[in-house]
Amino acid sequence: MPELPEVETVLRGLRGCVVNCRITAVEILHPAIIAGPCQRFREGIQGREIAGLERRGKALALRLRASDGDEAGYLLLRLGMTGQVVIANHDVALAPHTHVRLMLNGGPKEIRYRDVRRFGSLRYCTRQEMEQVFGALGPDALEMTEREFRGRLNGRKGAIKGWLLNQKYIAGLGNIYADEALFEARIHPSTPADRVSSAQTKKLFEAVRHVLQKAVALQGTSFRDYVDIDGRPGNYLPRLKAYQRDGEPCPRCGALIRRMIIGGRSSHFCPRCQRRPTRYKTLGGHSVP
DNA sequence: GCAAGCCTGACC
DNA sequence: GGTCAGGCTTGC
Repeated sequence: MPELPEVETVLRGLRGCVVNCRITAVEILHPAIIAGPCQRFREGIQGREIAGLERRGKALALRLRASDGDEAGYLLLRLGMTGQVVIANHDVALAPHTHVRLMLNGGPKEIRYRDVRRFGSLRYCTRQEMEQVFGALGPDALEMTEREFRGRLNGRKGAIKGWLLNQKYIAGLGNIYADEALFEARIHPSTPADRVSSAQTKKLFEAVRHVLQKAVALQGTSFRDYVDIDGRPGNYLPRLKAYQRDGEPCPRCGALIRRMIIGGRSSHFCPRCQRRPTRYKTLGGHSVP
């Protein structure tokens, strides 16, 4: 599942091989993957050069430039659940579920977008539209300060797990790294956000950074589908301590990792290391010890 | 039937 | 405004 570390790995791969390339042909094999009219997409990106790459959370944007050097909007990529961006030679057979091909500099090199589940999308955006999309997201999880983290957590009543997954508060975490960060910080995923103590908040902030930085260094986690632009899987999978390890012993204390649905998402945690706070049940709005 | 990210809409 | 449920998709 592409979360921040996987998207960052894709960005770094693209930065090394598509910057200053011109998109000379656009082939859309599955129009439903394009957000908005296909014609606008085509006209927006065809003939443009890729001037640079930007990322906020899981959103990836290719900055475009016209032949005269003027800015020419963005190609916005969201990988959804199973989206893959790979560099391939034009004559190499298409992998199944390849939806878009962008030929570079007349070929043979091209960017291919593949997506089995088709939860992802490609979109042409003006700079204003792109800023709107990025602006709707919270700060990038690796850019945000502890002060911002605390400020955005403050007063939230829902489960901390749901808060971590909500991209408008903090951008970049998905189910894998949310569970891993909560495990590292020893916080039960169903703890109401406003019951996370100040000390725990600090631990959680540091755990989010630590887990994401480590995962970026290892080129992400390949649970099912994720691969980088050269088709290689990430190396973080063996480092997962809680995600999808229900029934296995906790690497810290040996208790069996449990799985439960919280906020509609499966959550994996150690019932011994990650205790629920005992005093948050409310009756008639009053705290009951 | 389940998993995921993200969008929409219902509800208070 | 927040919070939650539903729907999209398809290989396992």
